[in-house]
Amino acid sequence: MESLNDIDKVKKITADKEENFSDWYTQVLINSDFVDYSAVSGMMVFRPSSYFIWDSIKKYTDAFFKEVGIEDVYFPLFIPERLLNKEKEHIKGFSPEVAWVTEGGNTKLEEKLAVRPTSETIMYDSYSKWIKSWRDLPLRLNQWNNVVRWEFKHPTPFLRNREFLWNEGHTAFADEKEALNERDVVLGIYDNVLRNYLALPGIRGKKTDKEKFAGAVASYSIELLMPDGWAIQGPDFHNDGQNFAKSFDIKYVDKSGESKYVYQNTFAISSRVIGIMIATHSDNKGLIIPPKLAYIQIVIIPIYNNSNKDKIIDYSNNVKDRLKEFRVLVDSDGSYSPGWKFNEYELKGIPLRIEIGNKEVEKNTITVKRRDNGEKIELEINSLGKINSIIDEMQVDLYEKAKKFLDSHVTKVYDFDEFKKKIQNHIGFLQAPWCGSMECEDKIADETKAKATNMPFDAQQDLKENDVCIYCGKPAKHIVNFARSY
RNA sequence: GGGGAACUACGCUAACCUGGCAGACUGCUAGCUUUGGGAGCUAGUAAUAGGAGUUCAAAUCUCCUGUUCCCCA
Repeated sequence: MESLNDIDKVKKITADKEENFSDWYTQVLINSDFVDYSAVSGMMVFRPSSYFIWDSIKKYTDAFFKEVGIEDVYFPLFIPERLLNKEKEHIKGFSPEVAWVTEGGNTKLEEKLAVRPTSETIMYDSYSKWIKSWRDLPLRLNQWNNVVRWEFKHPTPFLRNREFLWNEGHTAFADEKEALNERDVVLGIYDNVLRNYLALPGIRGKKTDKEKFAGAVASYSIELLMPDGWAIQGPDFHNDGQNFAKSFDIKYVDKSGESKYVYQNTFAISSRVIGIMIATHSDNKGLIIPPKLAYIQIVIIPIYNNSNKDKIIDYSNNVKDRLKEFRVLVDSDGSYSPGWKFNEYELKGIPLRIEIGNKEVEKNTITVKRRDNGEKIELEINSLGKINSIIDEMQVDLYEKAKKFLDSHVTKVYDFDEFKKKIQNHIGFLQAPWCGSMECEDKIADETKAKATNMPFDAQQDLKENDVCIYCGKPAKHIVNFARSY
């Protein structure tokens, strides 16, 4: 057993993921050099290994956007107060957390400027100038940027930050149906990125009116599950109808010469998903990063002494040269022991470790160790191609494991007492029939602290004719997922 | 909005009650010896959140400011 002194000596994770999730989460992010706190409270630093992941998410998502015809633009960081105030619901939703610029140099500004909490208002001011005719539609624009929302609750890296990175897609259509069709396309793109790159399963569905975006007609989301059993909202899609079009006067003349308002959507995926990914996959030894998103995918650790040093390092470099398609690091630094390196790279979440010592050189092999399950695999030097399938398997295994966890934490409940009991233990998603009234939703939240996360698309077919609302007993209209929520 | 606690080197911490040389561990730099699961020795480096007061003397006592955390609404 290690003594307390040993713990102090080395950078490692001392909190247990199961017992003390929030301490564990912070330790795992900071000690692995993944992110750091900054001089500004509630705003963190993305270090190379975490920024690489954001950059990748951006790259893959953006490629899908381009494929379906969404173009990138960039709008200003500041929004004049009068624009932000134009849509009533919107300003009501955001005003408590807007950061304001009131001075330029030593001069007080005539009109204060909001640091964008989201860009609808400044973008739609331009849209109203750009959209004149049916020929200008659809207009499908997106920007990758940062936004500031001045949260007052305890900030948590990625999950609750005063500044975060995201995409904001803002599209305008002539036809309502055409606008609605975009929903499944965009949610499909987000789902693909979450599933195939971050190895995260989610639940797609419609938000309740209470939880929908400020200014939207309807909101949709992919809800994810944290390891502590709390739900967290992932990427979302909002159907804005003509709300913003009317406030910002975005009109076009159709083929018959009639002037009409456009139909709009907005959608986003944010850097929050990185936090969910880390929390989901990582363990008490440190980070576990899905191989496709790892900054360094493979670390080679030569194990040598004075007599065989050159031979083993040459062999290691040779292996690296043969693994050109991967991001590989050879750590031949002589001042740290192999054991130290093993622990260090496990903490940093490098997906595969290759050990090369006398044994391997003599037999013309390498020893591969998987970060996620600790499996050791001996490979002939001439069959390095198998690394490909090991990496692919690890990527899939991480998803499957997370999917199993999610599936085992969705419980159908038809009785409110049972509901209350289950939510006490942070059981995950409780799926229940609901009458559709905000009153019941409020009362459920008051009594259990569980929010309606969304109404899963694929659960609606389970609604039976005689199902009744879990709270009031009136006929049920939807199946809703309730959960304690971040 | 109300109440409470804390702040010493990158980090973790000692000395604080009872005022008197700021001491470890980790890190970092250099050298030598090591290297199959967090190596050892030697030398070096770096700190009392900011300001004011009391005092011969303040990390220590008092006040102000700042920051962080916790609890309640």
